[in-house]
Amino acid sequence: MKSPSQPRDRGIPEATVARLPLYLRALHGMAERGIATVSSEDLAVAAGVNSAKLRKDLSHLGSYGTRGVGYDVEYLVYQISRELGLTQDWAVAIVGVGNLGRALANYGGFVSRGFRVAALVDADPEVVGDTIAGLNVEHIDDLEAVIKRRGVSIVVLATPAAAAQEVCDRVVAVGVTSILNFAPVVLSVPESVDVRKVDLSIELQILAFHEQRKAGGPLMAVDSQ
Amino acid sequence: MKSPSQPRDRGIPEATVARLPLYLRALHGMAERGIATVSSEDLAVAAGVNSAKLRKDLSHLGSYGTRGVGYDVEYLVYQISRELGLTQDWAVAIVGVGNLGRALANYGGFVSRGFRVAALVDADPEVVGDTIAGLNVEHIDDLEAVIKRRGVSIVVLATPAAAAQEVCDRVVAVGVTSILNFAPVVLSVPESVDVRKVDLSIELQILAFHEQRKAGGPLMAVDSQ
DNA sequence: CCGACTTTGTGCATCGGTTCACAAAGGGAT
DNA sequence: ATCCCTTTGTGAACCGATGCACAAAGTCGG
Ligand SMILES: NC(=O)c1ccc[n+]([C@@H]2O[C@H](COP(=O)([O-])OP(=O)(O)OC[C@H]3O[C@@H](n4cnc5c(N)ncnc54)[C@H](O)[C@@H]3O)[C@@H](O)[C@H]2O)c1
Ligand SMILES: NC(=O)c1ccc[n+]([C@@H]2O[C@H](COP(=O)([O-])OP(=O)(O)OC[C@H]3O[C@@H](n4cnc5c(N)ncnc54)[C@H](O)[C@@H]3O)[C@@H](O)[C@H]2O)c1
Repeated sequence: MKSPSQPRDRGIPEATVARLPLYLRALHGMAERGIATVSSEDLAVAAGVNSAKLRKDLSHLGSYGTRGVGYDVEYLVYQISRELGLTQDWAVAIVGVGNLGRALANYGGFVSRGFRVAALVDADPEVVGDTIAGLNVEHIDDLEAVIKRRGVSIVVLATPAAAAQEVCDRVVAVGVTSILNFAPVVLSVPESVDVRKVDLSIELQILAFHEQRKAGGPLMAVDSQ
Repeated sequence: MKSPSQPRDRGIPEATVARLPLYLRALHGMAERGIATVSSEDLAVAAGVNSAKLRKDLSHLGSYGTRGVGYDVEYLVYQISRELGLTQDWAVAIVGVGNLGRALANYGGFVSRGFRVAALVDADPEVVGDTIAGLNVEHIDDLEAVIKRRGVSIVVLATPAAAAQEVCDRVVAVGVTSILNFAPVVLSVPESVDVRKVDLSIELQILAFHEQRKAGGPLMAVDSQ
């Protein structure tokens, strides 16, 4: 038995990283349905991408397929999970337990992929001390202590926009380097910190742009002027 | 007075469209603070992008700046808003009024940008009939009627994954061509329909990938092998 | 009215990502 | 053991996006 190909390149393209979770989701579904082996073509359809792209993406992790056959589902799940760092558990803290923070805290979909909501933090005395999704809401004054105590490495920011930068600065100061930001502000962080943002309002605006094009289309009269 | 430059090109790059809302947000902040004029450099910093990129983006809309001075804040707000189709009101329906749907319904940030939550729809008899954020939750059986009656043109999907494709098919069948999907599934739609997806789990997985790299870093021992 | 200064708008080189298309690899049938 | 069929892995062309760097345009002080 020859040695299986090593993870070939430590530099995986960002676009590929963003798609790996998609493949993983599709593969999990297949594993559940008892599918043992899958071709790049079938997996690509399930994940909603082009099959050449899928193969190139996977080739960045190593050579895990068998020509003429396809990919072993279980094995590929493992390889992608390992690459994404999902073989370990990640402790996540949610700061800002309002409408959105609550929804996130109650969401079961995170746990299933190796993420554990380990702490909820808020500034409002009305909210602090409440139990949400089995967790005690802690006070923002204890932010640093909570993060250290619970081993939090990823922080989700769901505070109002005005508070986001300050909270961000504080978590960065205690060593957090991964932040998921829901507040509609541009966070300023050191280069070493990763911030991903989710802005629903922006998504809607992009949809509106295209919707307008479709409606107004090739030759709609202008409204004014 | 010479005629102002026309919107130069009807084909605006997708990457540019995705950034226009960012500029708009920054500009609104400036307008509120009474700033009348802004340079590409300052606006770029506020929006978190490179100033050359900003100028190129804006140049796709037309030539709205003044050399040596910058851009008129109010005027630029108007031009970007018009380009994005925010001068009109968009009626949005939220289907699936659970944890997430409720958070979205209660969120004030949409209305402020020309989006109006015009309908809430759910399948659960416990939820149907409730009033959330001043809106009556309607039954999924009436989905088509509600969409037509309220003039909904954008649908937000916040149902469980299993129900998303079916709801999607139904709204597409009544003519909706813009969908914002929160369910972790790849929706299958005709080419003419725009689907944007928000998947928090994917965002966390991307963060985890980078976090692992930082931690494991240049030379961490492998766990197995 | 002029000249120095500021800032835009864009040509161009570059880069990362996508897609095509095919040689090489492997499995299974005979 | 050989051949045929399927499917991977990837070289290379292509495409859109980025960012540099600067000429053109316009302002403002004198
Ligand atoms: N709810 C949505 O659907 C939605 C959609 C898009 C964006 N957002 C953004 O997400 C963020 C949260 O939205 P929301 O609707 O949950 O708002 P919310 O007002 O319901 O909740 C905000 C919570 O943050 C807490 N908070 C305020 N200052 C804090 C601080 N300094 N430290 C810790 N906690 C603090 C408040 O006590 C409150 O519980 C906002 O920035 C909002 O713009 C929300
Ligand atoms: N809550 C989160 O933070 C979060 C995060 C990421 C993704 N998501 C995704 O968003 C979706 C909603 O999440 P949630 O936490 O609000 O779930 P939820 O179970 O709280 O809410 C789902 C709602 O959809 C309704 N529903 C079910 N079938 C329906 C149908 N056929 N038509 C109309 N309504 C129907 C249910 O009655 C329920 O009210 C899920 O797909 C979930 O995976 C949620």
